[in-house]
Amino acid sequence: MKLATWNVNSLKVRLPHLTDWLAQARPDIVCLQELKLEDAKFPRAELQAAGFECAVSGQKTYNGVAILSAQPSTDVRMGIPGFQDEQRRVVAATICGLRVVCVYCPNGQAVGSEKYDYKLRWFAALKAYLATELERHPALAVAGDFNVAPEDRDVHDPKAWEGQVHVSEAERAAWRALLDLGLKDAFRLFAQPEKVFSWWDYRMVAFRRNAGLRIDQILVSAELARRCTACSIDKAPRKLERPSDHAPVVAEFSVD
DNA sequence: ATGGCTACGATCCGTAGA
Repeated sequence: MKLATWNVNSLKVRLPHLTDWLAQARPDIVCLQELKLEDAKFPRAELQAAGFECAVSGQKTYNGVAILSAQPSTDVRMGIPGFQDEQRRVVAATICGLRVVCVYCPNGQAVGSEKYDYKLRWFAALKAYLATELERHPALAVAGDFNVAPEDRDVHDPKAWEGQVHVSEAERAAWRALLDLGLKDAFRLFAQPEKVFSWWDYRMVAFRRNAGLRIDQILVSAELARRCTACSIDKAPRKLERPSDHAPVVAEFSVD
């Protein structure tokens, strides 16, 4: 069973990349972020033709998340219960006994800004939500764009980034607080090469220089960690014409 | 020393992303 997450940065623009990638990578479940389109404009027919059903929480221009699944999904829930938010950043669904929470965590803009405070409040609310989800669902995956590079090895130039948004201590603590629930970063369950990232700035030929951050992750419960057999980042779509600035992260699980 | 791309929506620039 293959689970992926990909911030597509506009589903309208990236739909051809997505459908090509689905055909090549053949994932069973895909969490998407930054759809940047409302539900009415979601390309349901095209994705259905590609073999996927879709749980969608869309928004015009900004945010927007979806879970694509080859098998039917149940218990679809949008947002974080009890956390009032206009921004469509969370959708959850159960597929083949696996509870999947797709997240597009706030960017935070700059340390100390209003958006940064929102980011930290949002993470606290997410943690409380995931605690309740874990009680109900031992097989839980939280996949998405967390907008946090958890450690210095997840940053191409830690000195240049020191104290900046995405790597600040408060953000990293908020991210680690999710692990305190018993979740594991699937990528770090395995030996990995150095300097593997999931996002590269469009500017400054950052991708060619591999000047990136690893801010997209798949967090898994203890039960799923036991079943996890691989986790990697697929750079191929980032090399295409008009790419998303993020690459897909893929985790594989044995079915037992 | 500061912007460097890209996407979007409303215009032909501003906002946001990270």
